[in-house]
Amino acid sequence: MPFFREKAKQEARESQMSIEKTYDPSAVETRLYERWEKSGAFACDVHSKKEPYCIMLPPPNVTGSLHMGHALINTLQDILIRFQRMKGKDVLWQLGTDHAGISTQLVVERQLAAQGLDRREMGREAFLKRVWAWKEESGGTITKQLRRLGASGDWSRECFTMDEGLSRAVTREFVTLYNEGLIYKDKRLVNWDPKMLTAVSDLEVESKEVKGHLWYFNYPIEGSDEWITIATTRPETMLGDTAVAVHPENEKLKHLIGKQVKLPLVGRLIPIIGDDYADPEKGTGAVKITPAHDFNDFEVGKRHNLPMINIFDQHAKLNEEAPQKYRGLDRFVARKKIVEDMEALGLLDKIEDHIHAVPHDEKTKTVVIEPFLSEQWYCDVRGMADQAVKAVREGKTQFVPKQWENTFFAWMEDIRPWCISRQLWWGHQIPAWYGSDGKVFVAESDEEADTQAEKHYGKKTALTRDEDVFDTWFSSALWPFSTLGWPDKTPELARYYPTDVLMTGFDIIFFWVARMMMMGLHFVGDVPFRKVFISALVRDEKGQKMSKTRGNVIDPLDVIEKYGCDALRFTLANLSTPGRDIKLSASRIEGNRNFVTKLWNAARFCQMNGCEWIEGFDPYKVMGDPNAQTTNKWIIHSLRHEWSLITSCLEDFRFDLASSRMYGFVWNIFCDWYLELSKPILSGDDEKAKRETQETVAWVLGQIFHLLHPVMPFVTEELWGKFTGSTDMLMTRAWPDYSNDVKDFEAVDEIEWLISLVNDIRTVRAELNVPAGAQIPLQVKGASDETKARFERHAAIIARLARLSGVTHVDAVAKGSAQSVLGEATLILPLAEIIDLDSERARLKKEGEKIAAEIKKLDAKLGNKDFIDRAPPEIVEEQRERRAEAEAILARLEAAQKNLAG
RNA sequence: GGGCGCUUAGCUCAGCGGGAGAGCACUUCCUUGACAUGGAAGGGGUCACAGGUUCAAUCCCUGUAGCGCCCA
Repeated sequence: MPFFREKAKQEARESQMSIEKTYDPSAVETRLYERWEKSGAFACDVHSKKEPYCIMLPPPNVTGSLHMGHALINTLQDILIRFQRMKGKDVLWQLGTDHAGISTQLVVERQLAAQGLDRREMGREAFLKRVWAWKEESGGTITKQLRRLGASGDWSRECFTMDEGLSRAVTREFVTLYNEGLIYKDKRLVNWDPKMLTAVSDLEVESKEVKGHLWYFNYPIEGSDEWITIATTRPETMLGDTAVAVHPENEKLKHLIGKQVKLPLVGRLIPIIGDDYADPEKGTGAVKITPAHDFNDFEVGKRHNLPMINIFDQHAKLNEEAPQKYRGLDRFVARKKIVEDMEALGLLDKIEDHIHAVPHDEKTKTVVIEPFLSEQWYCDVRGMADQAVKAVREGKTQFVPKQWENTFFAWMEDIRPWCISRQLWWGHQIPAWYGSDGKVFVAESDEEADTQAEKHYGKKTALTRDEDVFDTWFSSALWPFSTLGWPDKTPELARYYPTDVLMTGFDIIFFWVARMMMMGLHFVGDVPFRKVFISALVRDEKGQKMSKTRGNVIDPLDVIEKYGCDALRFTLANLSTPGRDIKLSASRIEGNRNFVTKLWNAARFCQMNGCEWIEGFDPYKVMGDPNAQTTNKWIIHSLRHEWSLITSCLEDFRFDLASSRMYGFVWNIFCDWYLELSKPILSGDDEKAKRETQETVAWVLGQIFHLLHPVMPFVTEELWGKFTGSTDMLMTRAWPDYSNDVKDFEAVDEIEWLISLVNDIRTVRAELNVPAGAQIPLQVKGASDETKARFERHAAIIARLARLSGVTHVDAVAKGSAQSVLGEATLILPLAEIIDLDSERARLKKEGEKIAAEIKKLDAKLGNKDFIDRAPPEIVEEQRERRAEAEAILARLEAAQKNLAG
């Protein structure tokens, strides 16, 4: 009994260790993620002696879900995080979510609407309770998804922008800026969302080309029979006109300046003014001026001291400033009515079709945003913007790719005061209180405001708090330091700020990056990040933007389910060429899933062949051993080379190049050649060579796991465990460092020769339709002693890979043989019996033509005196060598043709 | 209108001042003891167009065209 029990135990152990035939990503991914997270390996260590490395996750909307753009940006961040962690840094990937004022409120309002409820009827408190409930309910979605993606961030430090600490930071921000005179209240035109009933910033407005009309109205000139014709895209706003403008140098119209027109439908007398804004080339040369409903007109109005007549209420319905018959009408209903009425009065000159840009809300893209006169809080960011520009110009923060700096500069240099108040309920309520006389008290708390008021009024006074909340970006602007504990002077802030890299999409350079730069410099005194990496936009395979309305959204989780997380991560990394959008196609992901499978099977092969990982294996010993296998020296040399390239690609954010190199190395070097070359040794009798090869194979495979881990964390971790039996986690192991520069160009030469040899023979065989299974003899003519030695050393490999029955060195070529040229030697396949002479002739002819063309090109170059005189000598020499080689090959190809001709 | 980017194999894209590359797709062959999610071989490109710089341009410069994005 004990014996069987022992045996069963041992078998169990073995099956747990051994690599199964197929890889099941979803089971493995979930298990490994839990293991990583439980181990505490994601957490930073503020007391660590290691160098810190920090990335702030751009906080996704708390109630949102992961889309492909998130998948991309978070994959790239995780690659850097894992890479730097392995490189021995104390890594902090700060995670968290954003309350996303408008979006979240919009979602909840819609939910309410579906139940026939309205937030106004519920009241602020009940509504907010509802939003918090929704946040609790859906807030976990995105974080679960991040986990599914393999994100190795520090969950223990997860933040939410409306957490107490972060809220305190926002209050401090506002109060400080207010006390510095950088925040003020002002009544001016804002972009108004008449559906959400809030101001929005310029950035939150999206222009859409809309087919509309240009209406030409005749405005009668007072005291004459004449009229002046104006063109407008918004007839309804005429009710708020307070002037008509013409260009002061407009020859045809300038005589009218100073006269008045009687505004139709209203009867108000308004002046005709001269202003450059009226372009004589555009429309009729005369424009109506409606200062309260157009940003340009607002400026004209200010220049000419025109009254501002606001004809809309907050729903963009006509108010009591409009004539009785229009009051209460929606702006678009009023538009129609006014056009009809103007026509009835005979004042409608004509209507033209007109395509023009109409501002829409950027969330739903359905509501037309209205320029609307209202009182809002503004932040004067001019000075801070200058500081931010200066920091970037000085290279304190660098954009990658660099061209985005221009975008940043362009916007910063043209920056306008930032409207920071929103008429929403979900968000940070503005810490401003008003006395009954309207006096403002800005303070960090109720109590402080009361104290201020008491001081001011000389007695306790009841205050009312401002109902508005801040623009969401007013709080996210603090993210790089509010998450680290600011305004307190925490050890985290001291250690991780400035952060190393910020990764984000170009679409929020203005919204977010610019504002973090400004606030970081202003409040912490240094840039918030050293590098800003701007990622590509993920499109569908036709190059269209993914959007719900188009229905072309690829859900990253579906992809992960189908192909595994590593395949998706690898694909995203591989496609992210700087400065180019990503067109994501299923075939690409599938191809990379196959890569994962390839790696899996390669590891399985290695394990089946007794290649056991030896901790502490010393590759330099193999390199220094004159009797070591050339294949092993070659692969060690190649791996070291690959390591240095992959490392520098990752350091340069070239995820595309890094992943391509990984793919090429694993598949085309390691699997296609190294493992194939190793097979005869692994199954041979030379115990020393076998052991050395087993060890080297295992070592190289282990290094591959390390190098691939940042991009493909799951399959590498799983294989690491299964292959090495190690209880260490790969994710916390050190990134390889082969600072000892091992090189062996002789081994490289030899293996490259070997590969060419096998390729040449395979080509001849395939083109001459030699049956794949047939073992044929090879004769070699003109081989040097070195080449002969190589044939000797690799006899088994050559026979196996080229399917040869044997190799002999000869002095003459048998009639009717197929021939190929390799270096100084001629390869002869005496196949007179089986080959098709015509196809061999055709093959040789084609080869010859190729070479001849090359010689011709080289001759032209070398015959050019300027080239000889002016090109660098080594280039000239290189071309000469190339020509000599080509010449030799051509000669032997011609000999082969002759031999065939018989 | 201003700015930026792109144009390389059928498709998606690397690359780069001196020999045109990958993946996918395609054709032919192969179930050879890791892998058919695989192996082997092959076809396929005036590197958008026109000028310029250079001994040499797919690459640098200028212009043109087409496409895309951002801003107004």
